[in-house]
Amino acid sequence: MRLFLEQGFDATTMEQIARAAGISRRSLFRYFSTKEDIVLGHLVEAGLAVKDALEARAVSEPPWEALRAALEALALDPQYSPERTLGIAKMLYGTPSLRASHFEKQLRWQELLVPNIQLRLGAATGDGPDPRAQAIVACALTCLDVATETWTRSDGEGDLGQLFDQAVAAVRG
Amino acid sequence: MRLFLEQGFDATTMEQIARAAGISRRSLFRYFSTKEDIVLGHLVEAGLAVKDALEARAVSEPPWEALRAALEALALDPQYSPERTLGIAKMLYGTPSLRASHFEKQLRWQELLVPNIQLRLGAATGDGPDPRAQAIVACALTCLDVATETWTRSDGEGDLGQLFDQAVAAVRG
DNA sequence: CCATAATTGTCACTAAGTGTCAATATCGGC
DNA sequence: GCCGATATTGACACTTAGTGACAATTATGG
Repeated sequence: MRLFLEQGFDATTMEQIARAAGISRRSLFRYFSTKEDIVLGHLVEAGLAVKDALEARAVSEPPWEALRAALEALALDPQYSPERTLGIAKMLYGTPSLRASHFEKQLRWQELLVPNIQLRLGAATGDGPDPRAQAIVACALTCLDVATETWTRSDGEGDLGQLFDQAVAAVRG
Repeated sequence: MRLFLEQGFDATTMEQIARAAGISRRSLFRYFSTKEDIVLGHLVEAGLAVKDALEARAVSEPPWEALRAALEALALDPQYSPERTLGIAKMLYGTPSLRASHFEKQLRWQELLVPNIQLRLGAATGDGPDPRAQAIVACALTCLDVATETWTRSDGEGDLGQLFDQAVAAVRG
């Protein structure tokens, strides 16, 4: 991550990363199957945290309220300092290949969250996922993405939760 | 496209495509800067059609209604037969790298459509895009994506416009 | 201490994408 | 039709991501 932030994502080679980590290039590829995974790998775990938070909410709670509450789980991950988070976010939104992988991660979050939303809608679980649940989860994550991008563009000004609420209000208002 | 549909996206090399097109590999890269562009390139033009359709609607019309009407512009593009469209869609949703690029295309559509939605919200145009307009456009395109994926998974059964309406209803209901 | 299994490194390879420069085609003026 | 300027194309070499195969090294357990 240090090399990425210093030199940019594309300008940093796997060779350099391997050298900095004191391992061979081949071993690096065993830990991270793609370069994008080095940046985005930890986001899969974050998705699991959101899933757990969502499943901890009462099933009687409406989908949007439950999702809003579950996404708060992201805020209390103190893994990175604010300026580091901002640097990573700027790289993420400024690097096409990373942005694309970021969407892929979003898809995996979607798969994790859809079953629970489906429960809240009282839908039958057979015959593939319910499009309504998919639409709700996908749009909630889209709102989170819009909020995060706005937050990033303004250099970390404002509250992310509030930006998310504004996005949701615009969509559902 | 024929080679992609016959062999799959990843299994088809730029060398093969160049040979089939009767040009050199280097020239192929001049027409399409990435392999994904060969599949998704034409979608940028489709975005322009949606933009034009959106701008043709009265500005007094609410955002969601205008977007719903503008997206109809996609349906009347008779460029591809239904089964060909289905084949392409299946490849798109089944190939990770294509799926990612597809999202990138969605971002470009977003940029095209946001200014008009911003007008409808009566927002000031200065100081970057309005997050509310971004959220609305992004979620509309997300609903279109969910609808398209559902349509693809069911082998082209059902009406895409209807699936879109159902997705929107679930989100805004 | 040794046999076995897991991890790592080395080497070779495919394929995407880029830079350079010469060859070839295209086009406007005469 | 001819010619000089201008795009377009091809050939070649190169970097880098990612993969496969196999040897070397390092735990691990009895």
